[in-house]
Amino acid sequence: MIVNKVFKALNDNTRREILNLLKQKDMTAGEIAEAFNITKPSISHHLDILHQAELVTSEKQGQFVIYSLNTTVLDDILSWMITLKK
Amino acid sequence: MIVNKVFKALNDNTRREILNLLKQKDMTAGEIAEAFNITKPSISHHLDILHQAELVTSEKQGQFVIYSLNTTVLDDILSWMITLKK
DNA sequence: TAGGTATTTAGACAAATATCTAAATAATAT
DNA sequence: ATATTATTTAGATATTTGTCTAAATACCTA
Repeated sequence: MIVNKVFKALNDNTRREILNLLKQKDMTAGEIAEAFNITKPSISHHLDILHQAELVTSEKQGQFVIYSLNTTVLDDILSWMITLKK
Repeated sequence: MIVNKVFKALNDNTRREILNLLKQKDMTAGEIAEAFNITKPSISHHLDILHQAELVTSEKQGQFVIYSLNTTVLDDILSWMITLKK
């Protein structure tokens, strides 16, 4: 169930901030890591969880991996919430 | 930060199901517990987390505690997501 | 007041999570 | 080829989380 993975992915401030960063522009894993006071392996792990939830996509370009925001999956959460509201 | 607590509260299937139950009608803690294959103390704990996130309100009526759904706080999550989308 | 019902609190425990360091993999450049 | 850079994987550890049982609290009724 993707809703499960999305809620899990969103339940962490660092991951939510990563999404906010990617809103501005696509970034490499290294660039993302530099924005936080956390080691690269930890950021890599966060990116993996975001990827599993399909909140980001990734593309390898040479030695870099470029991450992009994918908000389409948020629609599932949105409709889940709207259903609850009405 | 309430957004934090809301995301935390929503990151559990049992708690999301509790909210869906309360969508139909207000319920006592006992009634909610009966709907799950989980002990009453565990449900009580879930209700506490939902309450901290202000996703439910509670009112004591005699020996019963009646829980109600409160979706207003979902607006914060909604606008957080909409900001991310645009 | 005593006994019963509804709910929460306390304390324990296993599983999940966020983080780290060290090592592995992959691509580039000299 | 070798060294350098970018990223991920592996393994360890402390913290958080979901669950349980047992006990405490609160209310009701006879």
